[in-house]
Amino acid sequence: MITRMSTLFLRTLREDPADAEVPSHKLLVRAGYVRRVAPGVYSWLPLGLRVLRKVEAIVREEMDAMGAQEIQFPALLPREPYEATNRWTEYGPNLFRLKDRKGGDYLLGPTHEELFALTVKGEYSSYKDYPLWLYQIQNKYRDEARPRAGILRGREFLMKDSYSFDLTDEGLAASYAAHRATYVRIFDRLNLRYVIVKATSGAMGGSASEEFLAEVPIGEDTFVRSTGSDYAANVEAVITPAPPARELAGLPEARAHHTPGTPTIDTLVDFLNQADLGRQFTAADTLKNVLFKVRQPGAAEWELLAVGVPGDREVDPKRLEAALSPAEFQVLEEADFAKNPFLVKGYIGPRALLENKVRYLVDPRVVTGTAWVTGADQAEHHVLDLVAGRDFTPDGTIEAAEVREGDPAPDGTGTLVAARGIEIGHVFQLGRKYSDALGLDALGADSKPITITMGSYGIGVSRLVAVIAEQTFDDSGLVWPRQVAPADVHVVIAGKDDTLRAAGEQLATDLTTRGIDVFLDDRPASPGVKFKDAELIGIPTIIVIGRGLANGVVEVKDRASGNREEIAVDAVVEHIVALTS
RNA sequence: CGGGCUGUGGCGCAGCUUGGUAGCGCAUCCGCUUUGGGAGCGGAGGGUCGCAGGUUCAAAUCCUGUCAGCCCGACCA
Repeated sequence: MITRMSTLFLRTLREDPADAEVPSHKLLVRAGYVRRVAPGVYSWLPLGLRVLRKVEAIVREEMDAMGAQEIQFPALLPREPYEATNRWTEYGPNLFRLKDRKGGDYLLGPTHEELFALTVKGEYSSYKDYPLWLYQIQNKYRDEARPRAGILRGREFLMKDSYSFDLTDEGLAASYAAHRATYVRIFDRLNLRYVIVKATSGAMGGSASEEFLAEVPIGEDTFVRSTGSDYAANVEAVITPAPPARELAGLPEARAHHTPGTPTIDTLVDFLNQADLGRQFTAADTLKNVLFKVRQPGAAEWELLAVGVPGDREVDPKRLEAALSPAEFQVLEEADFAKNPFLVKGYIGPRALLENKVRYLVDPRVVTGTAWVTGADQAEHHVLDLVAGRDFTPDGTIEAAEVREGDPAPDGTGTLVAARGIEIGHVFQLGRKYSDALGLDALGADSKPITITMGSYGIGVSRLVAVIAEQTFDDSGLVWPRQVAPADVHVVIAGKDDTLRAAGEQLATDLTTRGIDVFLDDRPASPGVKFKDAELIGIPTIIVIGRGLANGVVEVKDRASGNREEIAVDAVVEHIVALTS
């Protein structure tokens, strides 16, 4: 097919739009791929739509290849199914809600677990029907508090969501593995740089879950990776390597010290180092005990929880939340301290915690045989050489301390460095949350009902377009990988000469008959304008028909590398066919 | 939800301090020239200056209110 720029619905912009911040947003708008209609809502113009459709096609091919079946639900949904799973309220303000003329409640679907489950329930009732994989590629709606970055985070976006339905946990695990493998194939076909990290389950409920994060500097998720291996994980999922336990024999006795004016770790370390104790201390030698109160879901009462972390680290609220989930937590208020006089603020130690039956969890670095400086449960006093496993035994460990660059990697291969990414896919073992709520079960061979266990798997299709742009653009514009580019080659007629034009038309025709998708710049504009536009638009191969034609050659330029070579006119078609196949 | 910034032709901006005929660049249209890196000259069309109220002889400009957008943070597959 030949796409003529003289008639293409396209207007490129010389300047960046004022409201764009990230590269993909600026370039997709400048190059005429998308236009903003409302905050977080974008139109796809012809060029953008082609890229979107190609990404979509790759996703669809791989989903079909794994044996999933495509269906499509409405985006406009009634309230009832979401009421049954409690998500009408649980989903919160991010749900787009609307009313019909009769006052009936509707919503624009943010995800479709309920509809998939109900539809399967309506059709299937025997164990013989399972397992089953269904998917759709469809617009989703979320009323984001703050849409940003163009199509990277919109309120309307195209998503592939699939769902697996299995009779057994083993079946679910297999479905999950199949989806994960398909996702790897899809993202590899798109040439993306990405990592797979363990994820926390969030609002969806469920257990095993991994996120596919594309590495981009403007990503909104921080993760860590090892300098020595493929290890990568969300900060919430980092497991702290515990040092080996040490022999208790021969360790010095614990001693309480008067440490006036030392309510903080800094003041304590300064004091100790000036106290002539025969050794130097750092914040990492101290054990900081931070108090929280925790409430289990459905419970009315808050319970005290003490978290012990090395004094050089803060408690990371997100890690703590992930570790305690689904329970919720709060930091202790003054009133709580007042109610528990054994908690001496600034000087809390393990002894008082354990004596008063306060649940006490420590950082995994606090292993048997490690000696700590910590609170003596008495104002202005600390204990030195309080040894874990000898002088106190915590109730367990907890992953709550902050993770820092330079920490050893959990797999022992190197140290951790921080990186930023954006979620492009999520695979998720939902379990029976939705099937329980909606009554999705199958009759087993023994005539007893089996509750179906589900998995859900998402890919942000429209987001992928922006992510690919983020990973490939350069100073001149977009640089599409061939498999998603709006065309295979961009033929620039660099001049107004009739012979140039005729040669361009002929070449475009010849390429088309060989199955090459051609973009032909047949506008009467000056060569400079055409070169700039070609680079901005980012089709992977640019053919310039210009002054070389008199010598029987045209220029073939690789958009990504900038390399250009002169090719004889009568050899160009074969050259391009070889390039694109 | 907290903080900051901004609303002026399709896009990017100036003008506002100190009230007095609404301007520039890009884009668009016409004519001529030009054609290997976002061309030149001449001409043209297009804006109730976010909205509402107020002050004033007179408001893009000053005052009050309001709405919207963007950025940072919180939140969020």
